[in-house]
Amino acid sequence: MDMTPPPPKRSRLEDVARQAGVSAQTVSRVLRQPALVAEATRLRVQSAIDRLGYLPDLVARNLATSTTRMIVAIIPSLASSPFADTMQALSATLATNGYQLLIGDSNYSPEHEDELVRAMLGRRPDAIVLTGTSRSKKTRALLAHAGLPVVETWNLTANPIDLCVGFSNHAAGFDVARYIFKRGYRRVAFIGRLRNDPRSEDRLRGFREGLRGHGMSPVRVIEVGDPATPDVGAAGIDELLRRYPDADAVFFGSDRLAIGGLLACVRRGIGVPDRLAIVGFGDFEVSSLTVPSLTTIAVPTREIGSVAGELLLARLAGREIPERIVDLGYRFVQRESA
Amino acid sequence: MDMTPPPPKRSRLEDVARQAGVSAQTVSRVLRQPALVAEATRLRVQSAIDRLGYLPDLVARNLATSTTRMIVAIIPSLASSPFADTMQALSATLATNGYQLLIGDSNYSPEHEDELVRAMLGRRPDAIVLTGTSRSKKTRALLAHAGLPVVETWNLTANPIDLCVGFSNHAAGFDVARYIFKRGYRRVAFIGRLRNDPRSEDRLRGFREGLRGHGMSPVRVIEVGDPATPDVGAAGIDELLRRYPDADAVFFGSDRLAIGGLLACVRRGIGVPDRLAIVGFGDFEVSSLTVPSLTTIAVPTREIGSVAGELLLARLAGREIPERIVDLGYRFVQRESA
DNA sequence: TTGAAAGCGGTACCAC
DNA sequence: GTGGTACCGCTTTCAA
Repeated sequence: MDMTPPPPKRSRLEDVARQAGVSAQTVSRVLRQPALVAEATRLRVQSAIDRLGYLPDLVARNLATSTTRMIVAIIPSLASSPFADTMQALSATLATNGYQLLIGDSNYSPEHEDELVRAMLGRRPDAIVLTGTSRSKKTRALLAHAGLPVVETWNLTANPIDLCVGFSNHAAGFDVARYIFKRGYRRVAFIGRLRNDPRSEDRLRGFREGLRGHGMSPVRVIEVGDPATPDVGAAGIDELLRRYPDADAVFFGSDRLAIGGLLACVRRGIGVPDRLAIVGFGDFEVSSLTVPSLTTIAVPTREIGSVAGELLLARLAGREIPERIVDLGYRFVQRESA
Repeated sequence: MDMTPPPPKRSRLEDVARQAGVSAQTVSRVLRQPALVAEATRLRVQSAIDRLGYLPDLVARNLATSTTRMIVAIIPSLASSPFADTMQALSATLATNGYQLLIGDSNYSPEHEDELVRAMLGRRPDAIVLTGTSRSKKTRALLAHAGLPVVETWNLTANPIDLCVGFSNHAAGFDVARYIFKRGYRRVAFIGRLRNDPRSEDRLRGFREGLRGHGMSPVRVIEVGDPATPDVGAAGIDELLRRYPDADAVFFGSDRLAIGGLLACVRRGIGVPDRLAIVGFGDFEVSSLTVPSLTTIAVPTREIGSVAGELLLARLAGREIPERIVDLGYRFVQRESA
């Protein structure tokens, strides 16, 4: 005996039509342009819809209209990351116009990003949002010819694929160097990710340039591995003190690391900023609350998402876009740690 | 003059077929069951695919196969939240089998969750993942009759809609009460969200029961508002000291709040745990690193995601599921703050 | 091993 | 204001 219950059999437009004694076309109209349907018919159809619990099949609609109201976003990491904040803002902005967000997590891998873009493009999103501006030529070409709006975020570039909203990581790193110099520190280190994190690399590049501009000695670099968690930052401090005991200031590639490093110093009785000054990047939630509080660069995480969303909404509504490249800037936040 | 370039016109199966001199059917086979196609034909088709940069239209495929390889997940918040960790693990697990994750952010609003579920269901996902177990009767019924696997997460319930993976927030709260009692604290407070956060409520309920079981005085409750950020936790401490200066221990509804509260105490010179003991919930990344470190409950954020993903993969592959309710437990982490 | 034809569940366009 | 009909791009079934 077959015990599986008969499949619930979703009702279709035609089922509703039959129930209401009208054509499928009219039901479709009730759903999309109710104003064009006579009051009486509309009510009859509506009640049939309710009775049957009819839920339009968006897959079919998408095929027919060749539009999906779905936006794809690809980010390096979803968990404990500022990108999640950007996604929330993006999602909220898009939701105001009925667009939904399909997120792909590339796990900081360029190859994986390439695959994701291909796979996602097959879903025919109405637009795509990417993180960063460095990607393979193939993917770039694919996107350029895909015929949909593309927003690159979190970085700036002179020639984006299409749209671009972010800030200059390079300039931020440069500013940190200048600040550190002004404060009198001279034996400077950098702790952060490099491989597979182009934005962190940019910061270091800017930082290096800044130091060089002030005639300072080359930066002492400690590269850390994949999940750049606070305890990795703490370990970074230990390595720094071992390899470069003379260092008097350190710039962390992200606050996530910096907070760990800062707390490790507190724990070990290393005076911050007297013995070692610390500058972070990102201005995380706790960065203003630690003792000492963390000097850092605040970046417009949420704003990147909302502005990217607005650009897309404009573009998708056929409105003109004033500027294809939006620099949202960053803010130097001086606190106690440096 | 019309300056808009002619639409790039994506190539379709038929275009590839024509290029390769075969039928559309054969091209489809090359893509889905290459083994059934003669070597020579296959190569010819493949090169046509490459030449044309053909990317299969998944919307059309989805309509034809009535399966989308898309899983919908609805969470209360995407940003700076443990749910993002769950999503990352879920996404990674599903990706191993070519499923993608469509995330909806309900912003902790039950009404918004209802809407989201309806909207998302229209996209015909192959399964749906929800956060928590409390929802409107209507939505529950809708999901129960939708004919797709449903996983409720982050909580346990005796009668899930379908599948359920999480832990008992209530039991965790209860354990915290017992611990606090054992450590000799007697004037106990709770600071956390209540409205629109059923899990936090559960914790408080369990906490209350635990305290009552030990004959302790009613808990001093300070409810905080929507984004439960660290600085809200810090403000909570101030309010606590003002309203209940006699309090000797406080249980925070989440580590995000607790870290803020803890650092506020450090900043103000309030001895932790001597003057005020602090217990958090969630074991965030920095919780082990603060000075003093935070005593808390570690919850299986990522595991919830991976287990939910595996349950779904099993179900979608038609495999039997041993247990519909999976209790992943939690772990009491004793540190320095209490 | 390959191809022709009929869907999948909607929408667009054009009559009535 | 309403209905008929040809698609949207792919898969499925059945023949050849």
